[in-house]
Amino acid sequence: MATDKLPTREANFSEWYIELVRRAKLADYSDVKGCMVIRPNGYAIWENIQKVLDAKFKDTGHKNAYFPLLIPESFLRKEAEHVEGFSPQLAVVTHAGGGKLEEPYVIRPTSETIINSTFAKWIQSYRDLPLLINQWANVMRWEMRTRLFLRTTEFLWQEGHTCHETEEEAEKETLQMLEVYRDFAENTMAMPVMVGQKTDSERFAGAVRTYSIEAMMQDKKALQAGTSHNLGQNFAKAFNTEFQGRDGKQHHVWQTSWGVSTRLIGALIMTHSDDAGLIVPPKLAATHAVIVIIGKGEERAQVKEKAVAMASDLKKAGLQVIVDDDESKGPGFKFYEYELQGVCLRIELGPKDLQKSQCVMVRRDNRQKEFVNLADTVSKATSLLDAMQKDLFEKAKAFRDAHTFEVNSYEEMKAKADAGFLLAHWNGDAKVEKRIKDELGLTTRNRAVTVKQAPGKCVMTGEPSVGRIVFAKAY
RNA sequence: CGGGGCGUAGCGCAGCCUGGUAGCGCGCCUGCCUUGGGCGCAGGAGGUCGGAGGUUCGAAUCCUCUCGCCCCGACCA
Repeated sequence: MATDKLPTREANFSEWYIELVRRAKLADYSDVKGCMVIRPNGYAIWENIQKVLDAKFKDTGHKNAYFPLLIPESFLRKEAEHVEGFSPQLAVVTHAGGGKLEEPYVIRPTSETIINSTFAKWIQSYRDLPLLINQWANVMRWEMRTRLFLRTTEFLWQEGHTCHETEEEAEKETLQMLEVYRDFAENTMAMPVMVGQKTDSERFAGAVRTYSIEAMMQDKKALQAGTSHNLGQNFAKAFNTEFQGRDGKQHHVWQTSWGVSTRLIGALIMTHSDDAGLIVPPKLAATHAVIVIIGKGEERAQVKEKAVAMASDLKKAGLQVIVDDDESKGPGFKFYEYELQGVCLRIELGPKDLQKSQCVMVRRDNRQKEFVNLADTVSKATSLLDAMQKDLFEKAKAFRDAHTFEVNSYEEMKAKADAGFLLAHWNGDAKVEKRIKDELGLTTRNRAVTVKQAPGKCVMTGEPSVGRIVFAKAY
């Protein structure tokens, strides 16, 4: 059989990505333009993302709810900047029930408006605050160019929406959820991120301030992995979301919203995977270990018995395990297949192993092979997975740091345009920002809190700058 | 919306120029064989050739129209 290898990252990163997504059975194109089918392998990762994040949301006092998919078109118009930002991306329902609707509905691109129309009814007094709501939902944004997981017309996400009594509380909430995302990205996804505030031109339509976490993919491009917005009173004013305050007077609530999407799966892939296929950090993996049975006839039956017992032990330790007893495929084929699909740990078990009371364990990320005494399988498996989780983060962080540079002139910036994250001084002028984008393809990512802020001179104009901001080519 | 490409078996493609029984590889099914890095042998199933018109004795092939998708650019999580 022909060895059917993936394109390499080096040769063609985007081909590599698309092929990997399809061959690892994460997602498929659908019959609907721009929309994808998330397959069980991909959806399992999303379910794990949901599980971890949902627990964090609950821990921080949020409750889940669900709002309608359809939003009256007039709602969008109530917040001027919001409608302007989203109108090119809206899908609109004009007919239903066999006739034309009096007022069209838009399919939600996000839910600030429909949620505010409800919040306005729920909130009367400061005693109703804070109101901390999250929803897991699908949204639709019409896109001109789509890419599996990274940008599709319909996607899955969570959107948090909160209301507060004071501006300070809203800001605190915005930053708290940003920190939840940072922690999740780094400790669960093993993906280091730059955390900071977006510039005005990159701000969410309708927000006062937008913060993001930005990750570096293996092609050195930036990917916005999560956003948290301080909405101020913009939507509250548009929808009269008011409460009677401690002073007895009516006030508009102070709001936030924050979200991450199935895009995170794309981020995960482009952060960790290699030319052999998918690599998933153990904390999010659908399958932690596969036990591949080797041997034939009588010997095989004995091996299988042992493999089933081993799987049972591993499952008791909380691992997702599959036992592969398919005799129609050779072991070699299976090794390639499970590497492609991102199973964290391969355990080979054959007659020779049984004689020596051992098995072979191979970590997916570094493909190191070791012989493990059968008595130690559970402890060894868990320690290898722990090490893998940690190593993936360290490796990604080392890569990111090795491709992050301070640049001090426009020439230098131009020379390093494809080199990764560029930390540069900028005078804060949107026109300069746009010029850099047009000329070099570099956009501001955020003003990262980990980048020491000291005054300097704008790389383009030489004018004063309050501190360096992250520039990069971005997805 | 501009530029390019492609629609033929589940997937990848050839056949089209020069009209005449619809093919190849992979996958799939059955049986045998094999099993420590993509095994082998034999047999088998599977296609309104994207769609609609037209030319012709005859169209996957020529002509007209149409639909869809992918890639590259302008917008975006």
